[in-house]
Amino acid sequence: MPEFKTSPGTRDILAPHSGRWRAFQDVFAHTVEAAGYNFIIPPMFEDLDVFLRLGETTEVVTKEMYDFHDKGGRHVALRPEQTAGVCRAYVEHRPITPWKVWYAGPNFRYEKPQQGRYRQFDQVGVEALGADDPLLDAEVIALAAKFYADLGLKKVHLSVNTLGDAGDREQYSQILLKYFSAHEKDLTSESRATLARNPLRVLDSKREPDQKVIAGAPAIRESISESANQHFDAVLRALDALNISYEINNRLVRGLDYYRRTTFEFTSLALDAAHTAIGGGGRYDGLVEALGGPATPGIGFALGLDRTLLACDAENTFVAPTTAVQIFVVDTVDGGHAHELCHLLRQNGISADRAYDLRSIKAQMKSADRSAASVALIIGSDEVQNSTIMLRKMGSGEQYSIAHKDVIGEVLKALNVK
RNA sequence: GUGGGCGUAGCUCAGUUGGUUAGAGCGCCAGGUUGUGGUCCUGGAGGUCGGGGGUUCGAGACCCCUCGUCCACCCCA
Repeated sequence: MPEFKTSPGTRDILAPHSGRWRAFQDVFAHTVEAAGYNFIIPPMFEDLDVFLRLGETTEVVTKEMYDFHDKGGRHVALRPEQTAGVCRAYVEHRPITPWKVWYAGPNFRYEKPQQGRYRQFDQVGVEALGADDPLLDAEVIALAAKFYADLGLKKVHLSVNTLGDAGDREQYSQILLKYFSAHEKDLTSESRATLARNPLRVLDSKREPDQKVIAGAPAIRESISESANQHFDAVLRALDALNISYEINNRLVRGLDYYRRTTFEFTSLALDAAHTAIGGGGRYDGLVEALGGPATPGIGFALGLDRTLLACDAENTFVAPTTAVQIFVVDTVDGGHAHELCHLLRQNGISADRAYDLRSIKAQMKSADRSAASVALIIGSDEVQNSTIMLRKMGSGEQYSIAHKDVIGEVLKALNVK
């Protein structure tokens, strides 16, 4: 056993999986940049207070924060998600609106790890600030849906709901408190504890005994403002116009306190464990204000890399890209010829790799095979003497001698034929 | 954070009621083939059996603790 291992909930992403991650982010960048979103790289840690604005009953903040005091005595925290940092950046820089950005990178939450749940986990996402338009809500949702489709995913389920305006949310919370309190004896003890903290979240319980009580709970749409209802209806119509299928789930609450009005969540029907939630988001009108900025509406989503890739595995799509160099150079003389030839090839835009430590030709050929190069260039004593190179096509095994000075042209010719 | 399953070579796993020097397949290295990979054959390297303590003449197997991982709850991506 090695003396050191990765810390719990963290891991090394090695090839070929690492290539898949990069491809994932490339596809995402392509999808959202085609819709006018610009790349933003917020810092990985911020003042703790920035994240506290996510809400005092948000467990991500109250229980799972990686916070510490730095050498200057500042109380900082690793970001548990990126929306707060983006909103802080908005307040700090005051870009013109609508401000549409996308991000990709790791977040940190101190949780007990499981498959699809890590302490350092990657998300990609977008945020759009400064527009109240319900068509923007629909655009954001449509972008996420398109991205899943771009990955080749088919079994993705979209749930949407509205939480009403800030006041509505509080009012509904009181209604739920009254309802659940009346049925307290039928709730699990866990739900009773949740009820005391945040009545909305009782709706999220997956425990069987709670389901009957939850099913009878009053729906939020009955207690939200007329304008919030109109906004939601407009979002739904806009989704219909794009032929995006969804389910209205009036139990969908989501754990981050800042959500207002539109909320949505994507789950994979191909996954069956606890990690079926592969993405989600919503409006957070009020968050910018909480961070000291002017009243500014905002909406966005975040998608989990790991879970989405698990869904890809389950649906057998978006496989890891294979990487291969074009040329593998075998040198049985002294290694110096391979050294210089690789350099020359690379300078001419041809990818090339080689073996080291002057191993046997058999071993070097084996490396050539593993490299997946389509052409091997072999240099032995005969070649050095005659200023030639043996060019071998790895697929067919066909090989022939070329003049050393013609190597670039011959290699290009061989690669084109392939 | 609560409860449960599982930790044996790089990987996937065997390992009989505790009993000599802990095995296999794949992978890796070398040789067969002193100029040729993908097939085949032969050989080799690689393990303080997650870690610590205990029971025993004897522990990979049993007990306790601990760490890690997986599952459920919780939470969420």
